[in-house]
Amino acid sequence: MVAASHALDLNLNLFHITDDDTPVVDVHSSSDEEDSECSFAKEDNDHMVGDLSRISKENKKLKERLTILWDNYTTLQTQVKKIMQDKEVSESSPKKRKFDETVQQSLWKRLNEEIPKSGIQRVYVPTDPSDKSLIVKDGYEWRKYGQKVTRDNPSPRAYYKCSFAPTCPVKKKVQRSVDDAGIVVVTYEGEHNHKSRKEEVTYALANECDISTSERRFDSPKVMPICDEVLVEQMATYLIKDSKFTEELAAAMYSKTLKASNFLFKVC
DNA sequence: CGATTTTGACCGGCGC
DNA sequence: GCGCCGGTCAAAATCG
Repeated sequence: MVAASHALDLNLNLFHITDDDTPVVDVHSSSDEEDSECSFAKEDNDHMVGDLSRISKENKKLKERLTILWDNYTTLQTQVKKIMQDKEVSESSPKKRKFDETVQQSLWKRLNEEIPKSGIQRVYVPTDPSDKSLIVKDGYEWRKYGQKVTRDNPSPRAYYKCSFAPTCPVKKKVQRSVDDAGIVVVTYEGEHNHKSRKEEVTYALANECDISTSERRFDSPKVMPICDEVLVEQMATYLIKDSKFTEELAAAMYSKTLKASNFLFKVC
């Protein structure tokens, strides 16, 4: 989540912004002769300060929304774990099991599904239905070793091995959902005995940068479970697809960059 | 030229 | 034993 919150951080550090979100801009004091010439620049600077302040507030709001989203996710995950435990207990009662399966079916369709003991994890990833490539980015490197059309599904199933194989025993199967062409079902088998590239990058960044503990949402940045990585990818995909979000993001970045370049030009 | 993907052949489990 | 089916292999093709 550290990476995600950083990705949304619109603060490009073009100016130093204080804790109370008041931008500190080093404006040179001007003489009387320069007043008429610089009145326009000064007015422009005032505008810029206002805009920066507004952008900082928007940035803060986005961070808050992301935090709320993450909290909701963790709560939901806890509830799902509890449901799984209840389900295991209820397996002694066939009637109750039938009921639970019906109730949970829709929930499990859209959530990561882990089959205990077997080390098999199923992940549903929303993708563009027109995109025929069965490529799912999950932070690991995969080597495709086969593709098959199965009986129950007209779309082909792709077979991948972790590139660390034979050191790493993990395999994955990728196939478009038979119910929803916009969903790709990824089935992981086994556990990685190494870090993903993302984990390595996060680990390296955590060692290099002095990230404050208040900003760090995890106890340790070294370990991010695969389902969390996929969730972050999904959240990013969801936000990118939100035209309002991307428009606002682009506008904010454009405005900020333009103002900064104007300011630097005038100062120089 | 090495790494990766494609694709038909092959293998083993399972049901009849 | 036979056929079906999912999974894997490996040679050829493709890519960077």
